Amino acid sequence: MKNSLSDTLLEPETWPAPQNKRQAILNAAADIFAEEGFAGASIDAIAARAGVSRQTIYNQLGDKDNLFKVVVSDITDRSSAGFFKVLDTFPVTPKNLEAELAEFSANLLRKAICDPNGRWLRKLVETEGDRFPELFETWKEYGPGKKYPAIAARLAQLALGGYLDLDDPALAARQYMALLATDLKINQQTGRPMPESEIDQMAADATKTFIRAFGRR
Amino acid sequence: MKNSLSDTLLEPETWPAPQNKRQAILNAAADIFAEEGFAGASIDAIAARAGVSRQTIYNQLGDKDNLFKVVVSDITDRSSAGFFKVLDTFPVTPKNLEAELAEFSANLLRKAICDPNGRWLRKLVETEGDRFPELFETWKEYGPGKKYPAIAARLAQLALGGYLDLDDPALAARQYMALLATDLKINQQTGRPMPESEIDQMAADATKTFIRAFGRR
DNA sequence: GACTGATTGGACAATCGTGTCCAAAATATT
DNA sequence: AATATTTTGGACACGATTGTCCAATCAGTC
Repeated sequence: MKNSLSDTLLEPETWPAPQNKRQAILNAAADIFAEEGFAGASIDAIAARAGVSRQTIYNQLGDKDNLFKVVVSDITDRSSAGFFKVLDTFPVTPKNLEAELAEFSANLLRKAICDPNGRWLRKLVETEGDRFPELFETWKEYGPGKKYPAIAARLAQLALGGYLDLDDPALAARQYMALLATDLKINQQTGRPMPESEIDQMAADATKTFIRAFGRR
Repeated sequence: MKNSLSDTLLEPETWPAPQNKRQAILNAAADIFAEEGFAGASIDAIAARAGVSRQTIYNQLGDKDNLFKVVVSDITDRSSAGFFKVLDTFPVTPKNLEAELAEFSANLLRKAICDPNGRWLRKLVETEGDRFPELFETWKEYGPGKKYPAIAARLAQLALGGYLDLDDPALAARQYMALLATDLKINQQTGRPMPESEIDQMAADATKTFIRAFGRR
């Protein structure tokens, strides 16, 4: 059963949810789609993991294409919300820039990049990008389209505050995210979760290099 | 038909190859597997694109699992060879560090990262990593396992030569590659090729930041 | 307790994919 | 030219999957 989306998607609310079978389906579908790809994911497998009759899926969500679209849009929302929640903790007027930026980075990694939502979403988009072009566009709009500018704005604030020395905040934002993800792709291509200590290490390494490059001298 | 692996895999040798039908099959299979994933790729589609009878595939390469394994190992070899060929041009004693490193970076991007081989390979490994664990291991061994140390060694040489100021060459190598790939994931998730000018720009941006962080002051 | 709506499980046709078999055709070898 | 080898295309059995239909069951509501 490995690590499943359901673990993190389901708040400890009412469970098994009375009318929330729909959500259970979406969670299960996200798992299976991410593991097997669109073609490889069978409705039966999804139904089984959701603990639901196959017919219920067709009742609530229509055919496979539609199910997939709803799943992606569902996760997109969640993932976006998580990102901006963490973003609120960005250290705009830090006492200790490197330490506070590293802690923020670790949170960002934990809650918005490493977390199953974001991971599955990226994988799905990458895998099925050309099967559902509109979906790909939507994702780009809500993913890179909103997240990078938001990070860039925070970095620009730091530059204005005299903490950083930036020519191009937008580029710096992209490079900052790239540095954060340095060891992500390699280590965690598969679905395994990452140990906390490694996440902290990654955040520290990325932050150190970023500040070496862009810190006020 | 978009951009296909076959475009770059086929040397302008003898074509249509007399006995090299095997290679045509591998090329076509790489395309289809990358586009559709393992489950979604049908032998018929591969046969059609290769311009070959389905039976011939079974004759030469056995069943679907084996075909997939051979394809990945084939591309792994090619991609690895390309990488090390470019690596030979690494500027170990540069007159102008930033300029020469940027040019090397652009070549690396062009010939070993953006190129269809490397791209499809990464996508396949990412998508089907847990379906073929042994393959995943092989890839890790020949991919990150050999490439990062090789880069790290070159960077360490630059440090010894007084060009750079490095604590941890291995980490620097990973971060250097991450910076290089900054705009890659976003822009080029789908199979589209990248314009030359953008590649140069990416290489220049990455190199500039890398040297800001690790250049001798 | 009776009613309404969702859920279930099973059966179903239709489609598609795999992997095999084989005889005819094309290709290479001698 | 004769022979050996590969390729072809079509047919086939088998299993898996999709999407639909429906009667029986269940869960809440009045």
